[in-house]
Amino acid sequence: MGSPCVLAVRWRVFEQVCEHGRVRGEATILHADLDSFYASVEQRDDPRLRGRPVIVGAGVVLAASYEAKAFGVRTAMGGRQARLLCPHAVVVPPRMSAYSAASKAVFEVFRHTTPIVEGLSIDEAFLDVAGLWRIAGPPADIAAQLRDDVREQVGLPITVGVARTKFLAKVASGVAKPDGLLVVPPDGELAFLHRLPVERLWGVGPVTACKLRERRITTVGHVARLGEPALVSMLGAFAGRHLDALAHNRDPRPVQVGRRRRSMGAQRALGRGPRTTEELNTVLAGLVDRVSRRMRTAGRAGRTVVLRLRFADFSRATRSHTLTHPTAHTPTLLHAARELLAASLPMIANRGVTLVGVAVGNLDDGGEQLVLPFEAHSGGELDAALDAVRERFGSAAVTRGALLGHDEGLVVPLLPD
DNA sequence: TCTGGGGTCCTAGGACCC
DNA sequence: TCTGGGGTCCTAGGACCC
Repeated sequence: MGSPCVLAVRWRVFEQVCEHGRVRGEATILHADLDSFYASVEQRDDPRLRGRPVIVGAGVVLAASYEAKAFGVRTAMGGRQARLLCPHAVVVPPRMSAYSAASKAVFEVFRHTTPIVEGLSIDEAFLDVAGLWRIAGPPADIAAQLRDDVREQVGLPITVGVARTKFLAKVASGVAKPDGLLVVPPDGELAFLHRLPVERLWGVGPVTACKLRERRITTVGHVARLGEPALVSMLGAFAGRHLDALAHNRDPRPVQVGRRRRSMGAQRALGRGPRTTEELNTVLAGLVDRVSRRMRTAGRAGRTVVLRLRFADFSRATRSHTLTHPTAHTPTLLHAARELLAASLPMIANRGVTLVGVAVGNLDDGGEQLVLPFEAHSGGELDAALDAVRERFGSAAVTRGALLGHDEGLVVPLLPD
């Protein structure tokens, strides 16, 4: 272990070497993506499932093994259709805690490979290995080693794409799936990219793909030849410029360490049939409880409460309210959510609510907090405790309104002034 | 074949302030 | 009395991703 000072200097050098790698324009960004993640974990943990089509999730397909995908089963597909396509598939219920643990183990391997890791979701991440050439060899070797390490240490197959930009690395891993490795050399970028279908472009979903295909634009090469002005007039300023840049592999975004979540939410599908206001309020309470617990566990507090509704015709509505102070206090959040629901009742009438969701956004940046290990049972006790905190920490911002509920007591945000 | 649960980012209008 | 441009924040909706 070195002193913080020595570590800081090492970090500076590391960053400079990374910068050097980028300046030379080499393919040094890895996109690592676990294959059919949930299904692979199930096959790892139950040998009887190996080599067989596996579907995780009964109502809707959360993940399908490649054996199941061969029959046309796809993520987010209805369970009934999936079983029609692949009657002999093994359907297992999701085990979220097992996936979460597997994800943690894989990210450990990532961070052992390079300190510059940007997680995208539970099963994929970008890694920047520009600074590792002298220690670990060329990026292609590092990527191959990473795949071996994940296979040996966690027991899961993973695909890695390597390129000069984040976007292209992600495209490469998508093309290399499953259980593959693909390096796109800088001088082969456009040849590789331009023959791919437009759907491969990041940000092109069903709506945009439809708009493009209507105009006979089916490949990335077509998009590149179209030019920015035409794309902008077709798709709007941002989307048009975005697509034009990606089609030419212009993507300057660096791999970012330590990105924080900006919102947390929970939702529940209700199925069909009428729901009384009372039932909706009960569901709401469960959702707020879940979200606020997760927020407290993560040490986060938020200001904007969002109520999400979905109706029988699949249309959606959101209503939001922004509080004056960030909080993770269940009753405070629930009160706001209930008010939003009450205000939405006229809109809901006769539309058949099929989903209720709650999200808390505007999450604070995790400013300094103090957890008081006690619970005040009366307003007087609370005020006495606050006085003690003000005296000790001299924080004028400590008010009753700024308090956050916490399982172990009260959280006092120590805001500057 | 009627579609889960968790997120991100962009747009656009209106309020409000300087 | 009438007027501008710029900036931030809030709200609602939409597209997209895994």
